[in-house]
Amino acid sequence: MPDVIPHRNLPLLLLRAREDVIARFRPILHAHGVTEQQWRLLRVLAEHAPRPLEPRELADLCTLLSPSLTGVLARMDEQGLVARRRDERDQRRVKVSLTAKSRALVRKVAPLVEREYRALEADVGGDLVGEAYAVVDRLSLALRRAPGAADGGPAPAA
Amino acid sequence: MPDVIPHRNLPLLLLRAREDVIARFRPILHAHGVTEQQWRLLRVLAEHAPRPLEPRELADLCTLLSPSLTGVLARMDEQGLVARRRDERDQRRVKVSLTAKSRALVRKVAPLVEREYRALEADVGGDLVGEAYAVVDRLSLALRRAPGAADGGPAPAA
DNA sequence: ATGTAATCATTAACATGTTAAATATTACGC
DNA sequence: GCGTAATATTTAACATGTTAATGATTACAT
Repeated sequence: MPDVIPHRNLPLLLLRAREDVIARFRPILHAHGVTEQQWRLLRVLAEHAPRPLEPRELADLCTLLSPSLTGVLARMDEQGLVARRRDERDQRRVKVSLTAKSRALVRKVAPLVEREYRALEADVGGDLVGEAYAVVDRLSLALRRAPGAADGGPAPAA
Repeated sequence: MPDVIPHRNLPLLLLRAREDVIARFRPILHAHGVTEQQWRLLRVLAEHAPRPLEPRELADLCTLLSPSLTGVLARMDEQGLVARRRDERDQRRVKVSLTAKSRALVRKVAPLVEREYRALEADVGGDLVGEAYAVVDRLSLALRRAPGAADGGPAPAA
């Protein structure tokens, strides 16, 4: 039964584009023993350093659900890639920060990622990349303001 | 250490946009007991019916790795949502097709998805959605033709 | 001060993502 | 025809995604 659904599958197309992009960076991360999610965290932590971030903030900034984050941070903690300590004033909260080891890792990997990124731009054209930024920004913004949308987090309506 | 990475995180932005879009459809699928991946498969199978598809084709069309597909299909098979049978001529291959049950499910859910899709377009503007299609299409196409890219599948270079 | 609601992080249970290796079957060259 | 490479799928092991529920802590109204 063809034609049951007239429109194209937008989530799938976004997923595919993301997969095509990340595929170029995966070998770099893999070669240095970090997963894609771990690199997302390292990158965000580095951008905000020296201020430590809380799991809540990390989840928002990395589009990563809290339960996933718990596991990722635990594994990174074991590997000495992050330091976790509870907030003094509010014992519910946790402060996550980079370590000497992960700072060194970021300094080593970041240039390689940056180089690949420039290669990507050269291959597909900087204009297209710029348009991609603009479109996804507008799309996310519009959806988060839309009536049918949930509050703010990745948590679905119900 | 800010400014370690000059460019924005494109994979993350695509992931976020996808999450914002899928969030509007998740409640519909969830209410009918199907996961997002299951719906992707049902939709693709319905679009190609009555021709059965092989796992390989499904993986490509749904941007879903073979090992994941094996599990998803097994669970759907148990629920009577797909039928699997081995190809006569080539015993390596498998043919996957919809069942009466899943055809009925698609007929019930598709209109709801379609309705939500139109609501989404109304909220964010049809133009923006059209631009999103165009950009991700061009991006995926360019990346798959690029020198640094792998063959065709989601499998990374190495 | 106390009880209750709100907040943050985690745990639990299950589904999927990811890589490497195994399995079974077919295609091909000699 | 036989051995070997190629193909299609699955299994295995581990990491993450997803939803609901739990545990611990703080905020707030009374």
